[in-house]
Amino acid sequence: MVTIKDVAKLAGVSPSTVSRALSGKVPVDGETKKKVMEAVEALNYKPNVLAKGLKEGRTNTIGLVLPNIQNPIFPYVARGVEDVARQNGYTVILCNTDESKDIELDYINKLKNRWVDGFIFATAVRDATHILDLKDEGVPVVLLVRNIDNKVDAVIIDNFKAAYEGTCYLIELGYKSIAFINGNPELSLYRERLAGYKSALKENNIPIDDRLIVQNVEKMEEAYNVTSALLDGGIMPDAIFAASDPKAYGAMGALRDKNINIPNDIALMGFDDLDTSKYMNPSLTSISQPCYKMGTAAMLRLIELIEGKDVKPKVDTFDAHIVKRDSTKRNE
Amino acid sequence: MVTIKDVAKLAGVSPSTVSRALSGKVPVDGETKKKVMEAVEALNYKPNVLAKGLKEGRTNTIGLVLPNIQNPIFPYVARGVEDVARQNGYTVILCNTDESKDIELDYINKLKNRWVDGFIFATAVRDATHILDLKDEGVPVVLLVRNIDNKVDAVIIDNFKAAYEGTCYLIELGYKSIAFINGNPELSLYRERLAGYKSALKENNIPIDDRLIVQNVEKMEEAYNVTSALLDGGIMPDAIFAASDPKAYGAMGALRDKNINIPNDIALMGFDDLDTSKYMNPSLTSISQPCYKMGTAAMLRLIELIEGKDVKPKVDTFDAHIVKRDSTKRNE
DNA sequence: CTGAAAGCGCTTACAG
DNA sequence: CTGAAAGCGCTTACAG
Repeated sequence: MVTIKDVAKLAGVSPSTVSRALSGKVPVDGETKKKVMEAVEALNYKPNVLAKGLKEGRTNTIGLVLPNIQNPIFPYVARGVEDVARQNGYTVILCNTDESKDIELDYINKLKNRWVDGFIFATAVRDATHILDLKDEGVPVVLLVRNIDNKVDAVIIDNFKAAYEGTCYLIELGYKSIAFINGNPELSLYRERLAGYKSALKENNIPIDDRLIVQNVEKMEEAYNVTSALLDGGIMPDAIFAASDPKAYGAMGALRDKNINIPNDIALMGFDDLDTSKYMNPSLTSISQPCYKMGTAAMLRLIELIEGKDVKPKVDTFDAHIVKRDSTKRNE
Repeated sequence: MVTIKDVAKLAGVSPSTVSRALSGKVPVDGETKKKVMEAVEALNYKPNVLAKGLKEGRTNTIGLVLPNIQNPIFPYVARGVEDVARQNGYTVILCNTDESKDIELDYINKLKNRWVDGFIFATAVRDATHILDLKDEGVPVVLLVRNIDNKVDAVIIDNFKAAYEGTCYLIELGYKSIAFINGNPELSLYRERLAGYKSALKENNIPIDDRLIVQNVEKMEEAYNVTSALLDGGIMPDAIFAASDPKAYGAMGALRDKNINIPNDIALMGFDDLDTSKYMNPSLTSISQPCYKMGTAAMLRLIELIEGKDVKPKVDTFDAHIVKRDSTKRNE
């Protein structure tokens, strides 16, 4: 491997000078700089990032901790993070934790020591003391998609508002018996979506029927099963609001297999607006969450924190909006 | 930050001994070891990975280079890679390149120098000299999903065979005019799928109609558009074989909007068997590719290469199989 | 503007 | 089995 010493020798200067010429942080004679650059070019010298990191105490690397990249919103989030990272000379370490605090702690312990300049967490569950501890130790941390409280920087949407507006939209269309298929209530985002749904019903004087609310549904298959079970139990809502698009897809499958027409028999609305939703049959009404954008915002914020700018925590709330499609269309 | 010196001081031994006690590679007195471990515990010491890496010339980190994590097969691939990586003490750097050779080279240059012990590439296009060069320099490299030739280790499926069998299945069902929506022919996997399709037609004495073959379709929206255009052009196949599930989804949208019934008017088959395909309306017949499994295999192989075991290149070919669903069902 | 020296935190031959 | 020393490849005060 070619080192700074090799460059120095070829350029006829000291390693210190090579380092300075390359960093640009310190004045170097024009002629000297030129010789150095030529030597760098000739030898195809790339500085050893480990040595640099060891000396400087930073690595230009961040840890992106998320539950599971297979959950379809996370690729978008991850891509946003990575694009901004790359543009700013950062590198991203991908950490899937399956919501396991142990795996999360493993990663934190592994990456904390000089490995990583900061963390983005999209994993915050209720018991997030380890994340708060990390922040207290002075490690730059940004939360993404999932919030804890307002003591840590976060990039999120207003889940309450989005679900509230979604529910109001269904009510405006004339749907009155609206089922709600929710995710894990340990996650504040799902608690908030449920609260938004309930609030919209209340405001429109529609009684809340607990039999219409199913919690803790994560995978498509579970959504398929709970939807089937709901209908088998003799409960026939006129609309279903699924708290994520994959849950809506599962519900769609169940309705398909029971020959229940969407939207004529039961309308369906999702949450996420995944790419596929537009091409479903019927096309799925959903609430669009700017995942990619949020990923970029989180990374930009993390860079600010790493650079010590504006360290007072702030929560950046993005807008979600309803994308109206055929799965909620009212027959005229 | 607590260093090996702090531990040494507390345990009353030299840093060398702490290092030895921790590595386990060298005999250390039982009593001494115990003292060291207690000090490590008490101080919550974690070795600095940069210093270790600088000294040892390895980092237990690998680069996973893929076109775009938003392409739905890659989250599964990435998860497979990461799971095996974590189980073996490795860490994964995520690199999205959008098929750009420049970005790929950027990443290679950045990660090559001591940063990373090896690479997994799922990006190989025709002009992959930079990957071959990397391998020639002695850097451990495994190709995933996309192959170049047999000079580099690879984990793939037999795309020719899979597409051949898929096409035969459609022919057996009685479909005779089968359109083929293909991806970028720069990628060998798409060339092979097309060849498999053609070969099946030939063997069954069905003439190849170039008007039924659309190349270079990547996104769902493009698939939607080319399918619409095909039908608008007055061409009415009785089946469509899409070379990936997202392309099938786009086609499904187009058929939906033209009120063409699947499978009665036109049957549809995809390739990938994404989670969502089962829940489409109608459920989508597809060819299942074991993406997660392939990711794990690639990482296991890369670890072998890093450890210098069995360095003779080998190509590991996984089985793909048809998942039969309603989108190709023949009316009885 | 430039060089020699120290040091980042480890590991590992070298002695003993 | 254990310690002192050297060195991995950089950067940056310290002198000049």
